[in-house]
Amino acid sequence: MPKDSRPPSPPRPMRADARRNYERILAAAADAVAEYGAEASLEEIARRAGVGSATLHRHFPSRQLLLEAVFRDKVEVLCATAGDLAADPDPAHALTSWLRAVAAHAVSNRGLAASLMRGVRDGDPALGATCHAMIVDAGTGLLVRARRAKAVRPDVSITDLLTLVNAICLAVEREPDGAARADRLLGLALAGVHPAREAAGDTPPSRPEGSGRSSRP
Amino acid sequence: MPKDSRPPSPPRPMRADARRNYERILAAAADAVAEYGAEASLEEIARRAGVGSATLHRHFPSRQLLLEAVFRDKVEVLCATAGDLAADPDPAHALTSWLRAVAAHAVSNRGLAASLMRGVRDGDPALGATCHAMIVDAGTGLLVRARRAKAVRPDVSITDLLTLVNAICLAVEREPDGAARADRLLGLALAGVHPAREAAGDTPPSRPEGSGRSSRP
DNA sequence: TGCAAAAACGGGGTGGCCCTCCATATCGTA
DNA sequence: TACGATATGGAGGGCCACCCCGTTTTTGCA
Repeated sequence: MPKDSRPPSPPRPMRADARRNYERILAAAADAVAEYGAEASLEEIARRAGVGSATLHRHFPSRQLLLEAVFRDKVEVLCATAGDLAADPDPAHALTSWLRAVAAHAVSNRGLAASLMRGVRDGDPALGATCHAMIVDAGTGLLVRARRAKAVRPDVSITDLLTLVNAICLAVEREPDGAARADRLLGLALAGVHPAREAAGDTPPSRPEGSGRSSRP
Repeated sequence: MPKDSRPPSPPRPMRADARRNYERILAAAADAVAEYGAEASLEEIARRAGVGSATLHRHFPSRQLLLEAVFRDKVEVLCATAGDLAADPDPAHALTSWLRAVAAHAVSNRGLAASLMRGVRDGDPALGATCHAMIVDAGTGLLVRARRAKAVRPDVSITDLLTLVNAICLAVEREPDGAARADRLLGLALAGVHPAREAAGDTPPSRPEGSGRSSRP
C-alpha cells in the first residue's frame, strides 16, 4: 500500500523565487494567450516572462496545464454564476442565461473555448481536465433543474450543451464580430431553426411552443 | 489597361512531369490528411510523394490550397447532392438532409471541416476559399426554398447553418464515435433543445411545434 | 534529329518551435 | 556564516515550414 497521501498541498511550500517566476509566467501567458489564442508560443511566453524555457516547462509540464492555470479564475467566475442562477425562478431561463455567459466568456477570452474543450480524451490521463470538470459540474445543476421543469428535452446532456457552446465559440473565434455572432448562433442552436410563432426578437430561446404546421407529410 | 485576360486556363498547360508530381502530392496529401487530419506535416507529405519539399510548396503555396485540392471532389459530391435534393418535395427535409450529409462528410474526412471553415477571413485575399464558396452556393438554393416554404426562420442564413455544422464537426473530430455524436448534436441544434411533443425518435428535426408552458413570466 | 531556352526539380540553409540535460546560482536554515 | 536542497536557464536535439539557387528534365523549333 502507498506510504502516505497528501491530496491538497505538498509539504514543500515552494521557494520564494519559484513562486515569483510562477506568477510571472502566468501573467505573461495570459497576455500571450489574449493576443494569439491557445496556440501561443511557449518560448515567447517564457521570453516575455524573463525566464528560460526550461523553467516554464518545469512549472507547467503541458500546454493544457498552463491554459488551465491561466483560466482557472475565469472558470470559477462562471461556476459562481451558475450558483447564482440556481436561485432563478425560471429554470429554463437560468440554463440558457448561463450557457450564454459561458459563450461570452469563451469568445472574449481567446483560448478559453479550446481549453474547456479538451476534457478527458487526448493522451495523458488526468493531466489537466480540471476546468472542463468544473464547468460540467456547475452546469449539471442547472440542467437537472431545467429537466425537472420539463423545459429541456430529457435526452439532452450537459456535455451536449457545452460541446455546442464551445464548438460555436471555437468557430467564431477570430472573426470580426465574434461575440455577437456566437450569441446569435447559440440562440439558434438552443431554439432550433424552425420558425417560432410571434417571436420576433433576437433569437429568443424561450417559448418554443405554439401553433404550427407539420412540415413532413 | 491590361493586355489580355485569360480567365479559365493559362496557355501553358503544365509540363508532363509537373502534372505527374502534382498528382503524386495530391494522393500523398489525401493519405496523410486521412491519417493525421488537417495538421498533417507538409514535409511528410512531400516525403511520401517522393518529391522535395520545395516542389510541394511550388504546387501548393499554402496549406489551405492543398487541402482545397484534396477535398475538391468531395465538395463537388456535396454540391451535386444539393442539386438532387432540390427536387425533394419537402424543402425542410431537403435542407436538413443536406446539412446532415455535409456533417457526415466532414466527420468521415478528417480535415474537411477545418478546410471548409476557413472562408474569406484569415490573411491573404482570395487564397483558397473555393470550397467554402462552393458549399455556400450549393446550400443557398436549398435554404431559400425552405424559407419560401416557411420551414425555417426568415433570419437564418446559410452561413449560420454551415458554421454550426462545421463547428460541430470540428468539435467532435477525433472523438471516439464522432459521426454519431455529430449527427446527434446537429439534430439538436436544428430542432432546439426544448421538448417537442411526441417526437421520441432520434432527435427528429421536424415538427418543432407543440403544447408547452410559458417559461418566462 | 539535335539543341537551347524554359520549366521544373530538390538539396540544403534559415529560423522557429517544443522539450530535456546538467552545470550553475539562489534560497532557507542550522 | 556555511551548507544542502531547490530552482534556474543556456545549450542542444529533433521536428517543422519555407526559400534560395544550382542542376536536371522537358519542350518547341529548326
